[in-house]
Amino acid sequence: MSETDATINLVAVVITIRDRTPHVLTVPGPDGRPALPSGPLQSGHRTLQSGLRAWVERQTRQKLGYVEQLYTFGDRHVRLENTAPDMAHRTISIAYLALVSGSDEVNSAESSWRSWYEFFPWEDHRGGRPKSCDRLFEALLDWTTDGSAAGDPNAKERARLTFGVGGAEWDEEMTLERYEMLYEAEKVVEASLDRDLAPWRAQEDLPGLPMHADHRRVLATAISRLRAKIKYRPLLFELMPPSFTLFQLQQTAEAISGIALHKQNFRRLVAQQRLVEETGEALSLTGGRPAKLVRFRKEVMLERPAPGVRVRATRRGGLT
Amino acid sequence: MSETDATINLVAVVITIRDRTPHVLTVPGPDGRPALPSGPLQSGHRTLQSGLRAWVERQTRQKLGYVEQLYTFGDRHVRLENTAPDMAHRTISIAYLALVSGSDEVNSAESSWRSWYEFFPWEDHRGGRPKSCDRLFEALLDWTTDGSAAGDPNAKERARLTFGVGGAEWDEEMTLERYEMLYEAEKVVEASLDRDLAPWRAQEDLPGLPMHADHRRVLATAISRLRAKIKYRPLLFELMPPSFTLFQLQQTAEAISGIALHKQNFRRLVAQQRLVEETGEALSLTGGRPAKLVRFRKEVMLERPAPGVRVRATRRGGLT
DNA sequence: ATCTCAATGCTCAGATCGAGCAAAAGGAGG
DNA sequence: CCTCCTTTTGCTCGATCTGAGCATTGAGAT
Repeated sequence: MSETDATINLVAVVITIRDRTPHVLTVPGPDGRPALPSGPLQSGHRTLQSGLRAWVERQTRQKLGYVEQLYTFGDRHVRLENTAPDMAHRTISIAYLALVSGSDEVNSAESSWRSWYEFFPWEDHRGGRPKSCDRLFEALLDWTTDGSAAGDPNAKERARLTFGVGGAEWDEEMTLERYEMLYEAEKVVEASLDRDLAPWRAQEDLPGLPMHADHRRVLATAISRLRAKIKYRPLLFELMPPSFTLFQLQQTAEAISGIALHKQNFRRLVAQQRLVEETGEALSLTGGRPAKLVRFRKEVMLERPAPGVRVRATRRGGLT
Repeated sequence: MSETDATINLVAVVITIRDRTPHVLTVPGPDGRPALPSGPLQSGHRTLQSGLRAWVERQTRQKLGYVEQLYTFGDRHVRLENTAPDMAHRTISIAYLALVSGSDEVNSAESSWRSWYEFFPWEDHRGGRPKSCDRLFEALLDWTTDGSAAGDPNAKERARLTFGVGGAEWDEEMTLERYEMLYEAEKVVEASLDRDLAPWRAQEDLPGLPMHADHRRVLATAISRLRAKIKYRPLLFELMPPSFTLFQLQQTAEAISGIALHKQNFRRLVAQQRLVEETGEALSLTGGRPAKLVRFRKEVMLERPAPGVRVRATRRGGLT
């Protein structure tokens, strides 16, 4: 029972928008599963953030723009049971969220951008609630009666609330809670892996690609944070090119939130918050009336304490 | 430039309510300034949280209830400039926020509860904007013209926004931003200490007690988080006894937020959110009509996705 | 019985929000 | 040049929420 030093592992969730879909930067993990860029803190790193930037650039050649700290994970999930506790070497992972807009460039063999909905198909409700979401919820209900949660009388209620079933509304911000509940119920591949130490069985018909170690949990943390934060901070603009149309902005908001938005209300929102200003140019790509190009009004940061896009899902699937 | 291990320091911001004022648990720091309970992660600690709980209990005999992670601080602020960078030993501090309700018990010579407004007098706006707030803002304005921020044309605007002066509204959640701006402007004692390595000069007529190392920044982080989070999570009840009156709940909300609330609207809020239920008893202490006792309705956690007390300041000082 | 004080109940106007109708402005096809 | 199609943009309406203040209730004190 003595003081021990630990290795600091810096982990990056780097997000960009491609094809109206959020993508996360991944590298090949040691076991074949995709991993997040990461590396240990080194003595040459001036700060935690600069260490993170160095690792991401080295592993993916991607330069980072906006960066914020997400969460620090202990090594609770690393199983070293046959090691004497005093001998166990500790690793602490500090996870960061980064946003980049000009991602279209490189995509080496080493690293690749992947839609975050590959890992969380049940989180994409833009075209209505996906089937995988209902299937997962059903599996979860079985677990609340037969599984390890059979003793908990509230388990069923909690599942309904987190998945927005039966009266409860879908809350897009609860990505992390949903993942953790699925993990507990062993409805994600990583859970059985961590328990059994068994080799990765890709089948299981469980939806969503697994990731290396606890990286899918880290990604879920990032999604939750991002979905919550765009509502009161102008983070969306970190993902946009210098000038864009309001509809492109809306599509970015929808991509991140995973829900469909009401077009007219969306523009009313950004208009009355004065988040953008017109560039004077217009863009006619879509075969309809040309859209005015706008850019982010940086001055809002000096005017409103909490500028953001307070998205709310449309009742109907956002068809109009 | 090689991988280096680091010492993990666990820091606790433990909050309770006493005398309608938030108090933070402190221990004497090495330099006489109050410090937050803290200690290094040890090999016997199963998780980060359990390590934290162990240290707080050992140093203050206070058992912790609700605990959540706040932020992880690098050692950027530790000055080791005459040390070769490769030799510098790193310390990473992981800060936690903890809430306790039954604090009235122990208060050894070692540790003591202190009002958090001793450290942040300018943050208490319950009785109107305090003079120290205006004084600080004036000092900040000087800095934006004469000081190191003279080059930044937005510095004045940012100061106005963060301190709620001139059109801008006071945003009680911006405690951390305010502290960081004051630190940058060297309007808090710690800033000059960190720069000059000079002994602590208690005078300076700068408002607010300094704390050990960067602990006042950590406390500011906790206040910001808490003030934001009570609006969408039922954290207030972690600070309340099992049964209480609505007015006591309001006073707790006011103590945390540092703003006065409109009484009737406050009860409408908690009523229509169904956050509490009546116990059947009543309490007549105040010389007026006896107040009904209520308790937290734990079931709300299973009904609403984000139950909380969305406080907003009254225009007038909350006199009625 | 009356007074005082705090708890509780209620109303009202303004702001915000979800939803949908309708006009405007280009391109494509005749 | 006119018409149709498509998407942008403007606007309205009702429901809900919010800030603020007035009024009533219920207990102890005078």
